[in-house]
Amino acid sequence: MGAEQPGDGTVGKALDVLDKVVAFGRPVRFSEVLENSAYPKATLYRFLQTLTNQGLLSYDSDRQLYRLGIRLVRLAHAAWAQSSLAPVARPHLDALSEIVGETVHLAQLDHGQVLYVDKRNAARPIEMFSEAGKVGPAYCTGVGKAMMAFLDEAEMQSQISQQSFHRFTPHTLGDAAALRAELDAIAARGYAFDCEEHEPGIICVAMPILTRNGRVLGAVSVTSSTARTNLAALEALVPVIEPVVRRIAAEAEDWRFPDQGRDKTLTLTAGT
Amino acid sequence: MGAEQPGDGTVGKALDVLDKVVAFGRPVRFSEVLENSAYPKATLYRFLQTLTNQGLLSYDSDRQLYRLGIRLVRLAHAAWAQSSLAPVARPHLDALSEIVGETVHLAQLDHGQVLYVDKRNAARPIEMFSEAGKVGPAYCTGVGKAMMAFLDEAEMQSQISQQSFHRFTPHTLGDAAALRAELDAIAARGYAFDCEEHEPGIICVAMPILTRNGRVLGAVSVTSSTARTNLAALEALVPVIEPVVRRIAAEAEDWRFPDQGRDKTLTLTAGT
DNA sequence: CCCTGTGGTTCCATTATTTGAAACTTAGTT
DNA sequence: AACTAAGTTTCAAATAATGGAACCACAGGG
Repeated sequence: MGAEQPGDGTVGKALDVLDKVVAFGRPVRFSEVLENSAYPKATLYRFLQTLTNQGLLSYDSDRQLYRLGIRLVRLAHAAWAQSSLAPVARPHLDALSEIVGETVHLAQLDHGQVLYVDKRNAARPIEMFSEAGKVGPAYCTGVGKAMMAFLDEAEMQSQISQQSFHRFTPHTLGDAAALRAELDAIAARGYAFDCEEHEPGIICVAMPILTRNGRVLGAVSVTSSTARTNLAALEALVPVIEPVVRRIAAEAEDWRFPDQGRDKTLTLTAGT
Repeated sequence: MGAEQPGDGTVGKALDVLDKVVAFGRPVRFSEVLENSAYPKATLYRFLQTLTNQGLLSYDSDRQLYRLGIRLVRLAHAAWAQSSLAPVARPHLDALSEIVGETVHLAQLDHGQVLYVDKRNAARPIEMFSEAGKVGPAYCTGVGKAMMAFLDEAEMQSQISQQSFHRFTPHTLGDAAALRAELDAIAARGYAFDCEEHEPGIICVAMPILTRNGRVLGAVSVTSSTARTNLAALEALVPVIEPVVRRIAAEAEDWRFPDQGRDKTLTLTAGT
């Protein structure tokens, strides 16, 4: 049942095991992982130990539960900070959110899924990890389709083949052919809609963030609900969104990492 | 110069390499990593490839730069969500921040450093990974000292030995002996101060989050500036903070993961 | 109190993977 | 074209991963 792609070497296998733990979405017992794993007991055991030693997992010996380790949180901070997209986009998202007064998302494509890397919620302040780092399907979200539409043939094919085509709502695109047609339309138009394809009542416009030679960096969307507005009104925002994505694209592409500070100790400002 | 502890097996080595990249704090060239690494060219090259394949790194072939991969962000979201501390503490931090009207931090101890896992800033809404996941020194922050003071002898010793004792300000504790004395005082008192030890003008009170049998789970701090208030006023907040940490501790300790949902596909709500 | 089963941990000879010096291929300079 | 620096591939030797089986610890149950 589980897609088993050994990937590369021992490291790949260990990370497969890590993913297994992630997939549970909750702390797990050794035996639970064992049932879901192709590896024999001893092997799995060693992997789990290694991951624990490395801080990618943590082990609660009282309850005999493995869970994900905080080292990951630390690594993610570093990843976020040195990604060229998210930090660069931040002020632009602030501005956009201010202007449109709706929820704004910044997303990237990752393994066939949409990964949200930042968010602005007009009304309420954003929530932290509970929001950033979240993943969602690509074939039925505005950001997902906006990004896929501008991939080159090979990559697009690869992404399409990774979609599950689960029908969340009556509007969800049901198969690869429908998706492909939609992507063609989006490529021609320059932006994508989500017309209640993922959640009923939720609609959005999304635009891709593209480098000068057309590589997809991410996407920005403005989301609302059918209760508050409609697609036509969202489409009217395109002239506002367009310069924003253009500017993010330009800055992200030209971006060089500011500081040359190469000290090993991660000394960082703020907080106490 | 670089502390080289091989750790376990191939996986450990690969993660060492990952850490090397993290340590740079910016995108890096192959040769830069090579200079800082004990591994020969070919070996390092393969590690870097493996990590890239696995999405822990991403490679920008135009500029020949390795940077941290977004898979880490995804993993961190999962880690954050299934940690027993952060999600449990969230509403309590909201409430505390509301009451005291100052910046509130939630931190854990990780490899001799303080790792901030959540934050409330009275004025501005929080920022995502840009804030959470941040690390700072333990010996000169309120949360760091509050946590260290309640470790058992062996662990405390180990933590102390990992401190760098860089003098950020004239008030920074300069050596292990001074720190140890301070920790004794904190243990007796039950809470810690940061009296401009990390940044001039920044002060805080911090309390540890302890299980019923005294294990350190984390710490909460209320931070302000000498311009706005003073230590005595912060100390007056202890009766407010104390029940908050007590409740977080109790909930975190008794916490069982809510849902038994064990589907492999990470389908998550929200966003488009 | 001993037996038995389940879940977790350790051993160790076999096997497959990692290793790294050296050769090679680019891409950039003079 | 010749030279150099940076990145990539090769392949026999060295090393680390593998997993069946034995072992341990504890919880019921007879």
